[in-house]
Amino acid sequence: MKSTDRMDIKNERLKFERHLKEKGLRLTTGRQIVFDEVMHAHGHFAPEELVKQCHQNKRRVSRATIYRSINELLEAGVIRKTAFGEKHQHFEHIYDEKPHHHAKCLHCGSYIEFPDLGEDKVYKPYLEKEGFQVIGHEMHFYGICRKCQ
Amino acid sequence: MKSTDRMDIKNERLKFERHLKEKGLRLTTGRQIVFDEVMHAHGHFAPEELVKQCHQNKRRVSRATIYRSINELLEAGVIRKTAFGEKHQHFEHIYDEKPHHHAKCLHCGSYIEFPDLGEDKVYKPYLEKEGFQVIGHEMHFYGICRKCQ
DNA sequence: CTAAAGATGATACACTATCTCATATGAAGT
DNA sequence: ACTTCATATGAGATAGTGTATCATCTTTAG
Ligand SMILES: [Zn+2]
Ligand SMILES: [Zn+2]
Ligand SMILES: [Zn+2]
Ligand SMILES: [Zn+2]
Repeated sequence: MKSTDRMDIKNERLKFERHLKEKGLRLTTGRQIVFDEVMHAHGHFAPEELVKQCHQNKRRVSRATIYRSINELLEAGVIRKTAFGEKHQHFEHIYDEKPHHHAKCLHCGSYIEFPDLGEDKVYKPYLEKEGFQVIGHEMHFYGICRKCQ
Repeated sequence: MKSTDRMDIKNERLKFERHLKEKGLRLTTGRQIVFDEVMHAHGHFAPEELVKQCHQNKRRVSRATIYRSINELLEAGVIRKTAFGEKHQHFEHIYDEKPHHHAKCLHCGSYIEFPDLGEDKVYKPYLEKEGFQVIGHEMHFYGICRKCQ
């Protein structure tokens, strides 16, 4: 882990604490565990994957708390939700990520990421003319990955 | 309904029949009902909505058959799946639609559609350089709609 | 120390989608 | 028309994800 990562995580932690304070919530052991496990998740994760990860790492925290904390992290802007067209939600932490999108292999289910090239610039004026106030966007490509050709 | 719509639907029907034939499946009453209801669904629909719609219209077809037929329609290219970041799947028929994307209001949950401006042209070369063969893409904006401002 | 607010975990619940399997249906051959 | 057999269907079971409930525990404030 690079030292910049440690700084980034610290920064995310502050964001989380600020959010909790604003809502009058406490930074409890359970929430710390979830924060920690989320920060160390590799790439995207589904809530149930995080439940397993916590269990494997012998972190004593319940499923309910994990789900609840994930939602707090989302509200705090520490993670973001990504819709992959599947039946469950996906999240990823934001701290060491550049704005990017995802391309999914329809064969093996893997993802590759690629940078955001700012296409929202083109669409924003159109949507705003329609009276729609844009907060964000995501783009999903799908196809066949290199390995599966 | 415009006459062009009728032609479009007929065309979709042929596509469906061709697909079934290729898979050695029959165009049964159940599949006809689902095809029909899907064609007359207004905009996007979730499978469970279609189940309700069929029930309201007194079409005697089971939930299982509806789900199964939806998947056949998907494979036949008559409908497409769209991930709206929700917990269930969404579909929409293709026949009278121009390529478009969706913007979701985070407040009331409604959608507006807007035309595809061809941003995939910019991304395809990048992804193909990575060895990823692009089949398609979708883009989701989210924000606040005119009514909810 | 006490009271109030908040947090947790176990469990129940709701919902979506799929699977199973017994029965029904349709196409083809005799 | 009768038989055969692959396919289709419906009812209900099952699996998976996420939320709601509520009794119990913990923290904070006074
Ligand atoms: Zn692949
Ligand atoms: Zn990503
Ligand atoms: Zn709205
Ligand atoms: Zn649409």
